Amino acid sequence: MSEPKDTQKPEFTYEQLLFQLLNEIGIIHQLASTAVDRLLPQDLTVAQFTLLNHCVRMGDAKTPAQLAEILQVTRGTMTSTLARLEKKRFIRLAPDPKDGRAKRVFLTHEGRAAREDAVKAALPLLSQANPNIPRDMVTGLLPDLRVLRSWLDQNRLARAKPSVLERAVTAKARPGHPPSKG
Amino acid sequence: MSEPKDTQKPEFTYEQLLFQLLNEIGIIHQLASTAVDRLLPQDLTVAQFTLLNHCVRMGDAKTPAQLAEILQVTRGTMTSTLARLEKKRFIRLAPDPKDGRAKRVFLTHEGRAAREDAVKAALPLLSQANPNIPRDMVTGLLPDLRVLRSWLDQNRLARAKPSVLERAVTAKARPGHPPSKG
DNA sequence: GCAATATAGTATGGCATCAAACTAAATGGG
DNA sequence: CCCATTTAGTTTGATGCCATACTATATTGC
Repeated sequence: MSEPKDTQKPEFTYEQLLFQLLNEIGIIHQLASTAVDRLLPQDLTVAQFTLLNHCVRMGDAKTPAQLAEILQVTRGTMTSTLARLEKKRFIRLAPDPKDGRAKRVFLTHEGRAAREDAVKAALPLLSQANPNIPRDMVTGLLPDLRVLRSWLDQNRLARAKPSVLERAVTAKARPGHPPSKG
Repeated sequence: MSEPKDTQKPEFTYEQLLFQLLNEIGIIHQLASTAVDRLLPQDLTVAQFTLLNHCVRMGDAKTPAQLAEILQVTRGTMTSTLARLEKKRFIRLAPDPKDGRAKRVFLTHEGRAAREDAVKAALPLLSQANPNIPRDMVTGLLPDLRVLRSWLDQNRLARAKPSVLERAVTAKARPGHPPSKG
């Protein structure tokens, strides 16, 4: 006891700490999404709910590519999720009148209702976290996590080096994540 | 612009904030694991690396059930990951001499080497975060995230697991009184 | 010792996810 | 106008993950 607070040797390298952080985040995501999945009504998954929720709150009529960008998944993933939602009649896919390649995603009434039900089903879990996860803790975490997310978002190209040279030769567009915004 | 930092107006409910937090965490996990997956040598995935890494750092000879518990995945998932690692000769599965049901997981030399290579390959990405994600931010985030993880861990909706309490209620129904006894 | 139960591990089926390869439509430089 | 390139979306194949149902072995209570 009575040791100075944290003036001694680092004990962990920066990389080790960051690794621990990402590890913790991975497990939290794992636990949280499994928990929510169990609460969600019937055959609505977290991914599907997330999409419906976005459309309700931020407006629909977006293209699949835009939604993929916003929700940070590949277009292939978005194709799959949209197909499942359409099969349940929670969304409707219409061709874009201006762009023959594109589609537009519209919520249906059933989609809105399903999202409402899902919110009602999931809210108790979130409320239950109070006061163990105090509001101050949440508001304290959010800004830094957004910084981290933003950094990862901007630095995600580190793939097996397409490298300027190779790119110049093949000039192949990489599907999936386009360099997101800025 | 001239607005004070956190004036009292709630603006978001507690549940909304927590939802935002989990959302942020999900996307960070998504971005980070995809980035690491790209850097990892060969056909070593994050899940596989995580297992090898644990064995190197915390010792091997554990059972699949213990590893599943530690890494927070189901046993089915662990069976799958272990099978892939065994196929690559990165681990060896031996029967537990004391318990005929159980197995023990051992690292091979190739497994250690693969983990070493993976660390070497992934470290640069972590280091690269350095000034942007300062060490203080990481050390600041970790304790609260551990609290959150711990809470989620303890408050799993016990659908899959009977949970001590539920078991105590149902299982105490007179063992030795089979209903079909007639 | 035996029957009931608990635990270890596996098998199956489904969803989410990515990467890579592909088709179709728009765009832009000659 | 034409061809090369870019962009939108899909498909395929692989991995991770869960839930559920199953087998085999241990443990426990009479």
